[in-house]
Amino acid sequence: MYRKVAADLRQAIADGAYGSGGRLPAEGELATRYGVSRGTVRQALAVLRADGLVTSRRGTRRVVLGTARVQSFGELLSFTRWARSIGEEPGGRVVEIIRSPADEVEREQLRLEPGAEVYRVLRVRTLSGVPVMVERTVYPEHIGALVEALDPHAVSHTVPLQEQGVLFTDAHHTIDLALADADDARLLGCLVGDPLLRERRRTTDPAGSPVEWSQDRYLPGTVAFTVHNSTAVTSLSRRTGI
Amino acid sequence: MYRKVAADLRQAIADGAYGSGGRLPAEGELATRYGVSRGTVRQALAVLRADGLVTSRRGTRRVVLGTARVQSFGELLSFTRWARSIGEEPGGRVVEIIRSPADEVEREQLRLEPGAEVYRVLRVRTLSGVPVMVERTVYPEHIGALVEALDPHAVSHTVPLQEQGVLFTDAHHTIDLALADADDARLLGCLVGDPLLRERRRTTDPAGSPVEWSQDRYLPGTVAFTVHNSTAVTSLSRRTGI
DNA sequence: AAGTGGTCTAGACCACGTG
DNA sequence: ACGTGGTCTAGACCACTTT
Repeated sequence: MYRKVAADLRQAIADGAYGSGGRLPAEGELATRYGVSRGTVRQALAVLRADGLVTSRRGTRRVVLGTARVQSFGELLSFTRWARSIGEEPGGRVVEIIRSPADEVEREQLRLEPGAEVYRVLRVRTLSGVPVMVERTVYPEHIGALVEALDPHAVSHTVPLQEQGVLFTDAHHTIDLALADADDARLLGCLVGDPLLRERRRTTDPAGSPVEWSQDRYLPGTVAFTVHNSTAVTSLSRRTGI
Repeated sequence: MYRKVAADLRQAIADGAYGSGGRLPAEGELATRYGVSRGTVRQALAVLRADGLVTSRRGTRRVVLGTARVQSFGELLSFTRWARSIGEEPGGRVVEIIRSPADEVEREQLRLEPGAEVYRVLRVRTLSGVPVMVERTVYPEHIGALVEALDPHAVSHTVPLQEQGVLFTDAHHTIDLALADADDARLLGCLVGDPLLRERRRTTDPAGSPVEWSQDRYLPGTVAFTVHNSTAVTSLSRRTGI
């Protein structure tokens, strides 16, 4: 129900029904209009708030901030879903898969016992055939085995993994800058030492168990990361270097 | 009340009372324990969820993901508050303030009428005296006038602005990579063309009016940006190019 | 003084995961 | 079958902004 209200309001905002900087109807009025309780309306508005579409402050009606299209969790996580959502044709090729004992960092990130083995996957990702990103993902053994069985030219890995019961629900990202190494340069067609935008990501399942630890390196100009935050919700933070 | 419950749970998690990967008590039990209703407990848990501290899924108890320290909105927005929160000594120096008519991009970002004037502030920021970031901020005329009146060596600009009634409540950030220009190189002590981590930010007040449009360029290795997202909450997104 | 969002309550039913 | 979190309701009081 609240999803329906949220979707409806989102559409109305996108259509400019309230204008940019305009004011939304009061919660009570929306409740009457949609035939739901005020609590449900508030739940819907919380979604829009988190997406940075509206402000909210005691004493005044909510104000429309913009119509920013926000990506779903899946689009953020999966290069494939993201590419399709922006109308690009994604591609991918597995360059290398190695199985070997986890080092200390990997054991900590994937919460593994000493002696545990991991799969390291090196993969190049393309948009319309042009290489834009190099992906280095480390999987725990039981998930890596599933990845190894996939077609090396499979466009998506996350989709078949989800179908096989590997759930991705929470991710923590770190964004900074890295310099291209020999592999990056060869796969992306740049020079060794060229700057790349780096995203490191640790993804967990609903039980809190890590399912992947990945490092993606993008050619400059192909992507930017955007974040919305407010006095109410903050999920981005700035950290001292690594 | 829900803030108190959230703070208490956050502390308990930080103390390892439930362990990493451990399970939280049921909502009903927490409600009884704190003498509040279940709704209030859920509000507290929503805060922890948004901070990436716990998962939540129908059918099972919440699971502890980690003890990640999340920054407040103020710390994210303000270099000064951020630096202090990590035990560094922030500094800053205004290099240049120019008042002139807004160009098209600035008019759009700050939602100004044609012919409106803006203040452009170029400022270098330091940690323990070492330059780490160059900040280029554009203010609408009425706010820029306040900034111009500040001490050029003032450590913080946001604090005095807040005290003068300029409220920062929502911010939209874009993170990518930029190459150092002559100003950057001179102020940061790097070479022209060296890669820098760039954050562009548009901040608005509770009424939705833009109060600043800023571009910050960090020396690599001094900062990284981190984000948490989940199937429930997404505020980060990936965009193409500029 | 009136209107608005922020918070809290007490209760209900449901969808889902686990035993 | 049971316990859990997800959703919804109806009502209440308060803090804040605007008129």
